[in-house]
Amino acid sequence: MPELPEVEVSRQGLLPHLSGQTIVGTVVRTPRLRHEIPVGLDSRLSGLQVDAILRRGKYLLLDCASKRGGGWLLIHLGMSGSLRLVPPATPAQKHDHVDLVFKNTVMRLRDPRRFGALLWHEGAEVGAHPALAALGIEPLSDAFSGDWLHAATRGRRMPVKPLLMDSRLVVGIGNIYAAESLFRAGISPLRGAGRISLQRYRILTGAIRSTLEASIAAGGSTVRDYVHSDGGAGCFQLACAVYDRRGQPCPVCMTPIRTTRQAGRSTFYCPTCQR
DNA sequence: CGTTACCCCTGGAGGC
DNA sequence: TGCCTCCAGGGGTAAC
Repeated sequence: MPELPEVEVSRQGLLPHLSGQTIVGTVVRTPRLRHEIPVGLDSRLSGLQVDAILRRGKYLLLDCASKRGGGWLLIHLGMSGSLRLVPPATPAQKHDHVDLVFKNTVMRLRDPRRFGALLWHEGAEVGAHPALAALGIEPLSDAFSGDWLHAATRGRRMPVKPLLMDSRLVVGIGNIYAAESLFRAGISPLRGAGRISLQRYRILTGAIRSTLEASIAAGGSTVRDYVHSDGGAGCFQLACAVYDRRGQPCPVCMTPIRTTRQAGRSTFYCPTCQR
């Protein structure tokens, strides 16, 4: 999936095509995603206009709230989801589960593993939706600083890497960007989060920000099946220093990249550069 | 409370 | 070629 940069790139790709457009229909071929898509979604959405597209963590938020009976469409891409814009009446392929139909284009959700979600929130207050209510800080916001993260991790014994991936603390950082950011900051993923200094957290938050921003600027990484919202492959793959590079030389010191498992996820790091 | 384990699902890679 | 096992960018819930 789609970590934060891929979702943000999808948002930026969709926005100019969908902003101000009216939904003329919805096709649900597979209602059983992570959450069952409710029957009757089509009649609820038809006639509504997409006024804006926002992002909160890894959720895309389509603002369709301006008319009576309106609300917000929340889309999560899970591990394997992608959105693309296709011409009307384009035949659906395998795993194309949902279409949002507009006059001149169709927004198509494809998700082989079906860990993604499409949720509807009636009314204007999208922040009240249960999926969003408990989410943590945005890593690209001004408030996300070394001082903030240092304070938020006092007393936490959990290793820093799985804690960075906890969306209740900070959103959008998945397995790849956690690994790459910790490498750039020279911090071991195994280190207890409560035992990292303020100085090092300042470096880490800067590394997270620059890694995410570089990936967004480059159009999102394309590690496996990420597809741009216009249907083309992402134009740039973030050159990973450690992720998925087990046994290969660290780009800085040539030490073989080591791998382990944390909280059920693969972790990659340089045992020399990261302490 | 904090933390880990498991599960949801399909497909690709690699071993035999 | 086929069959098997393992692994994958997320996240929610149950259990320790």
